[in-house]
Amino acid sequence: MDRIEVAKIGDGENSLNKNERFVKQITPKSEDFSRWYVEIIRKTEMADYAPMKGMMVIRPYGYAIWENIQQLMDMRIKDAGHENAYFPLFIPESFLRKEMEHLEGFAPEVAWVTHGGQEELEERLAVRPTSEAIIGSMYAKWIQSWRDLPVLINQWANIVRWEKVTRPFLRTTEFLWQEGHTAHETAEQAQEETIRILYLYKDFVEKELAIPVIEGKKSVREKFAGAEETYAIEALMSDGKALQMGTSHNLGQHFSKVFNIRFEDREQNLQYVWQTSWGVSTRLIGALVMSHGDDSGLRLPPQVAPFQVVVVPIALGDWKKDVLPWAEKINLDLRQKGIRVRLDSREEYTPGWKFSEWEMRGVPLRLEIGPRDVKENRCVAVRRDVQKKEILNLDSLVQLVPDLLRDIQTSLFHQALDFQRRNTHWAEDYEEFKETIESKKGFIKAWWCGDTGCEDKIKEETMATVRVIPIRQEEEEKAGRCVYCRKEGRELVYFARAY
RNA sequence: CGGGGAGUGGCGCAGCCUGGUUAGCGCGCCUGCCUUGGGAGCAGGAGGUCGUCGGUUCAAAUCCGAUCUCCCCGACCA
Repeated sequence: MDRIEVAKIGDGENSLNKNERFVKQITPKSEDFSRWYVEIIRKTEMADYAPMKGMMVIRPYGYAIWENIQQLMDMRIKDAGHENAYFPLFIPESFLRKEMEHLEGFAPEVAWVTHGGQEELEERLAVRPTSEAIIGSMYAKWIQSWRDLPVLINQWANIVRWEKVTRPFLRTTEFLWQEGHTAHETAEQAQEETIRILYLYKDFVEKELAIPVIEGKKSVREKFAGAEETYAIEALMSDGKALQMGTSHNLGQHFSKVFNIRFEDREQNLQYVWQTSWGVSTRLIGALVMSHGDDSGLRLPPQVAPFQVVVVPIALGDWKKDVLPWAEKINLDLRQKGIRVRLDSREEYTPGWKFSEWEMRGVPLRLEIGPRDVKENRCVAVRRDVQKKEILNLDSLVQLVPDLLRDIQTSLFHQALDFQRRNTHWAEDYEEFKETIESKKGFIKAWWCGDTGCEDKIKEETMATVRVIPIRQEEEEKAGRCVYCRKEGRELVYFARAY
């Protein structure tokens, strides 16, 4: 027998400790969601507040998650044909001014550099709130011919936006992200790229972060300043609010016209390039917390967890001789298999303490090994996603663990998907809409005439906004009437209150 | 940026209203012993100019003013 399920922790007949919460230092989610969120971030040592308003320090445990996200995302971006580069942090004010909608969109949140040393600058420099302008100015130099296209460049960088209200990872004054900037020969190619990246993001977030998303177009109100069209992926957090997880913009020729990015096409006509830009940020880490976390803390998807497995030797009797070597062997064997594993043989903490600590930190799988296990050539495995204990045979451990990790990854996704489905509601009319947003929260699918006036009214009265207009409209549903004004509904959209 | 709440050893808090011994408590931390299968026990110990700046007073954690930061609820945003 390779695997035997022995008990589910926390409830049921076989429960080791009925109804007991092992991690007791976190405010329950149901009691105060914001507090729960911040406590998890601080107590797991993902991040800490810096002494300046709205800024945080990403600590090693949080940064390790970001590095995993980066690595997996970078691979996908490169596989899709892009290259990495790096552009300056400072952008001359005149560059931002070239695209007025862009400037106006970002003006309230730009940090300005006015002095170099003691001297006042001739022209203020913006600390990049995004890099379309500086990159556009360079593309103008680099692109002359259709043979230079497409240009497919990505940059990993920090961004500064002087936000008024901040929250760790979700919205901080400075944050880390990836921004892709591409230039194409035709409008069609730019649109294709926009959509390709949208689905790249969707696939990444669903497969690696185990968070289901709805993909679609943004309304005019929610569109990126300076874009022709903005597309986004939106996920539902476990408090019923939506979070934008990534955006992909079709910039059309807005920036190429102001930065004069021209090329001679195949018919020898001088043309402006068609551009896109797209990004995901450290906000994804906040989404991990809010999607998967529970009252015991984090539950990290194995794909991005700093440690996928933690091995806890049980120190009984002459454990350094009888137990530790086995724990070390498990550690090594798993490591050789490419699994991120942490052996916790610290003597100053009891096993119970370690169990709680690693649960709070969201390690997907814990392996416990004590003298009794060694005698029977086995260990105890505890899954973080379902809090179930199983007994695993040591000989087959190295084969079993990757399977277990895969199970945990998909189980987290399905739990989140199930939550999303249970919290997506239809609203036929505005009364139902208001009732649902108050009592049930979550996504509300409803018909919308496409008019910004209706969108504004709904937002004003319910705090809900158009999150996305799904790309694939559900054909079987023939057009209904706008949930607000009752005019012919053009589009079926997802509304929600959002972060 | 509006409305509300809060800053006291690393963390969570009490003390403040009604100014006055050496500023307490729980957790954590250090040392030792003993322990370790779900956050052990005992003994000893370290650590605080009470967010910051200024004012009132013989005397300020406590009263007054300013300022910074955090949290919650709204308007703006990845």
